[in-house]
Amino acid sequence: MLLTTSAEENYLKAIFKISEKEPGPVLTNALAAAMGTSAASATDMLKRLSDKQLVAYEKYRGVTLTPEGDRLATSLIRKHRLWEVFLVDKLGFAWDEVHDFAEQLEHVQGDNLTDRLDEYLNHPRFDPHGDPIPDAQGRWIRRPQVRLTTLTPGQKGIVTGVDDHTSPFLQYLDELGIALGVAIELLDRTAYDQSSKVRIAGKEYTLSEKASQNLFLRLE
Amino acid sequence: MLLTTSAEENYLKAIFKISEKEPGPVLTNALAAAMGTSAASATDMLKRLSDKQLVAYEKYRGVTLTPEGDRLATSLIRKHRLWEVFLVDKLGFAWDEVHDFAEQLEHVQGDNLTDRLDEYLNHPRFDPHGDPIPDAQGRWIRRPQVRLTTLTPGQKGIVTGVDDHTSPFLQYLDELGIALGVAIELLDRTAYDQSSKVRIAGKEYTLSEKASQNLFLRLE
DNA sequence: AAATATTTTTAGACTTGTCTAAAAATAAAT
DNA sequence: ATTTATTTTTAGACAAGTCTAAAAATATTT
Ligand SMILES: [Mn+2]
Ligand SMILES: [Mn+2]
Ligand SMILES: [Mn+2]
Ligand SMILES: [Mn+2]
Repeated sequence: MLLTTSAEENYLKAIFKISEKEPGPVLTNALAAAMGTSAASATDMLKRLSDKQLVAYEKYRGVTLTPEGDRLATSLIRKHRLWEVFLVDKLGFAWDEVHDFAEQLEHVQGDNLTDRLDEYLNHPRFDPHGDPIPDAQGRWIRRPQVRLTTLTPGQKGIVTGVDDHTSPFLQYLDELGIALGVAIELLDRTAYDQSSKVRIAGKEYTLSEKASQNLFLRLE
Repeated sequence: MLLTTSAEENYLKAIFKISEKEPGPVLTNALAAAMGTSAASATDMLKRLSDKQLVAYEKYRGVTLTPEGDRLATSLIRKHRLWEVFLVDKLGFAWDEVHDFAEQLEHVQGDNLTDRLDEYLNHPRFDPHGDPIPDAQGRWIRRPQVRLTTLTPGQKGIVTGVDDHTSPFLQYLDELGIALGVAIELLDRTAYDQSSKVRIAGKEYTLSEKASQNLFLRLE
């Protein structure tokens, strides 16, 4: 059992998340951008993570997670999302308030804490933003979901997640009455700016292309 | 609102706890011993804390908390003990398992987390070890309690706390059926080694002076 | 293929928090 | 009042994690 610092863990998570979106090795600049650090700092950290066998790193060629690095990153995401469920379901925080707490709580170390928390929360399978929570063995649930921008007028869907987790977007959704599980019907797409005319609970709204892009739906 | 590192917070807590036991300024060596660091490291940290106005530090003369330092230390103890209640009451950990988790959780920063946790736990006034939890305004509850070593044969008391929070002691108490709220009667004190003959739930046991010293009781 | 642009790494520096060893200040003992 | 012992501080070093600026490697254009 090797021990990792919070900084190392955050880099591992970032590598995992970039790998999810784009295939192939993660490049130094992409990692630095995701971490909000300089490319030089990312290079330093990649050497450290490579020494610890958590990543396979080749100079100038990018980095991938080793099985152990993947396991650790998955565990961090599990912890992050379980704590978010706790903060929303038990402490009554709104879905836009919990991310910064979870960023800290995911680094709490010690035997059994995660599994006890999971048990206490009744093994939730999705977090407050609709993201899947890997189980104790690191297994993921993948749901078929599409962006609102891919619907054709007349199609309906149920909100299953968001791609933008920032407060301004989540609060904007709150104002529109959009939450996980809410039904949305695409009425029309404006040719000029690709904005979406939608019906939510009987009322009509217009969502920008940017907002539509960040909404995931399960088709009805 | 100044921001503090975990290391700074741990030193503040240590200064607070030493001040509780012994009056007057806290000396460098005592602080270093409590923190498990060298005296040189303690001196370095005292300079940092002094720069941040969290302590009043005079070279060679020792250190005391400023009002702001006292407020911060109290808040840390509040957070530590509330998390311990959560871990025992909600997650089902034993009282000897929660300290290391709480040492990490007490450093989680952010608005309202502590008060929401306090609310969720129904404003507990004591932690799983019988220690008082300061309220949101930093007010303490002080209970009259005495060590088992101060009782005279024939006296009875209810266990209200422990002075040793380590696993070996707490697990030893578990084996004897000693927990918070349990009634203990002192039957006799052995002159030779000051051990205590006691009755707990009808059964008789012998407790060493060391163990007796670490048990707090409210007299019946 | 050579020149140019981009990406990545290296070099050197800074902060936090720690250490050991030596120096200085204070306290205790003769 | 000196000497001796103890406590505390300073000096110098190190690791983690960050930065900026310069050098090197790779990719793209011409
Ligand atoms: Mn989050
Ligand atoms: Mn989330
Ligand atoms: Mn504790
Ligand atoms: Mn406690």
